[in-house]
Amino acid sequence: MIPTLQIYNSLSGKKEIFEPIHPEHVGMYVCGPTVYNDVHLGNVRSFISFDVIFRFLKHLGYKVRYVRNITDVGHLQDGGEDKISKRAKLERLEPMEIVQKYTIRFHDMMRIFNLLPPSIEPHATGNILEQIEMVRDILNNGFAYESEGSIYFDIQAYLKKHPNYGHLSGRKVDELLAVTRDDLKGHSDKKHPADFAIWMKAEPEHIMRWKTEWSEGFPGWHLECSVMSTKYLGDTFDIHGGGNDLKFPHHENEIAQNTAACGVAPAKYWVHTNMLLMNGRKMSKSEGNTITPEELFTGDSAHISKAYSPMAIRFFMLQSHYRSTMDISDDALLAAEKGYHRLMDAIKTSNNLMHSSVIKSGVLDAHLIPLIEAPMDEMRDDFNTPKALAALFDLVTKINALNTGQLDINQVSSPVLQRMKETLNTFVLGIFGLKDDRASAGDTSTLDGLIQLLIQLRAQAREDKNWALSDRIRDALTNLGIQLKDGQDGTSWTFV
RNA sequence: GGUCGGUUGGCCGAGCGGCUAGGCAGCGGUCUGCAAAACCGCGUACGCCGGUUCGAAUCCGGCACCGACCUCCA
Repeated sequence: MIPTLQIYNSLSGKKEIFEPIHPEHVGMYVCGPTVYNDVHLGNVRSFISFDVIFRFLKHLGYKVRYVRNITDVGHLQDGGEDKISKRAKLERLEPMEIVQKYTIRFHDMMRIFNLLPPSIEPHATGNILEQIEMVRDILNNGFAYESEGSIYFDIQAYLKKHPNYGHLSGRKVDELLAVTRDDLKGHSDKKHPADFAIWMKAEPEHIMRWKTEWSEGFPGWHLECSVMSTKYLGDTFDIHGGGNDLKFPHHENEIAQNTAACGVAPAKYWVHTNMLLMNGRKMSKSEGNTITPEELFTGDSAHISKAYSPMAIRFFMLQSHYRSTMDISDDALLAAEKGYHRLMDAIKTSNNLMHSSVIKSGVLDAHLIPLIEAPMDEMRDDFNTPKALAALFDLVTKINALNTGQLDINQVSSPVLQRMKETLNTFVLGIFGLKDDRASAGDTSTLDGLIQLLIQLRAQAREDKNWALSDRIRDALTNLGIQLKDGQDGTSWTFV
């Protein structure tokens, strides 16, 4: 029996009990990157949020098919130019070289932040035939028209049958028209300003083009997600995700396209992540208020005082809820980094906690069991990572107290001790996808041997009250980023 | 301009009618050769003005500021 889960559905504007279309299976589609440039840090936050959702759904016992696309054609910008074509000209490369370059860099970044790969990662250019089919379906059903070789979605025709267009983004078409009215100039071949292209006739110089009965051209951006989601997940599937800036027009138009083509809306639950700010303001290249993942890793930016590891950044992001805006700053990262280290140290500590013999019951059990169950309950409430994290830190305090003997480990039963360890490991490593990245350089076992030797030499010096030597060893190690911790039963060490 | 969301202590960030969020920083203590770590304890909050309520950070109204979307964006 899979535990219940509540998900905030953008479609209804409230939390709903999650009921998958096919019991024990979940189909999830998330809009992936347009590979014309490096991933934006805000993009990373969004993908991390969905990575945690993916991991948690699997942890609950669902069989999850997670589809995240690569947009490698059709994403237009102001003036109707294809982003990838434009970048190709700029870098003097073929469009597909641009696609390859930035797809690889995107994958590298996902790996660095320890994201699981999606189950399927389709490319828009790999699904052109299906997109052409969907254009035909929409045309045949009377919700699109041809104009000068391009095919436009006919909002007015659609509205007559489906007056709920705009529901997801809370928009009324009348309002849309008021704004888009003066935007007519660039697209005089449209019947109506709110109409959008599902097939674009290619300009002669446009290299990415496919032959159809209407023109040589390429598919519209909204169309590819409509096609790839339903091709791999079925006409209706469970969860559709993306950044909340995609609600309109992208997701709204996806719903319209799928409904126009096959009569049903694609997704049951729509999940939208919120934006990442920096120093309280939106990240903006033009205002110099921006930072890239690479700059965070190297510390090479005026906005930060030092380098931060990918896992410290991932931890930082999990401290806020995915539906809230999050403000990144040096102070906030500094604090997050320390909290992250404390958490990782506690995992190591917990794994070393042992009973000398099996203990059947303990007086601390009743106090500890609610702490063990809390992270699960918080995650089941719309993936509340900050509250789950807070619950895990309650557990960390207990683990540390047991370790130093301030709480008596013999007052905890063996099964409860085991559950404490499992909870910490499962949530931090398995669901939050964190790992200890401090020991990444070199062979840890050799290093540990060396440090143990120094610890022994220092212990001898301390016994001889040779404080000068013992402090020299400790300070030298500190300078190398290795911290010694003198406890009651000997000295241990961690990376700082 | 229109639509929607936000404003929580030194910083980040949960909570969203009565119940300690958490992390980091600060203060006091225990431990220690000293320090660090760890543990225990402490403090400083809910943008402003009204209203509803026995009770409001949480609900309602107004104002101010910030942000998102409306155009490419996660």
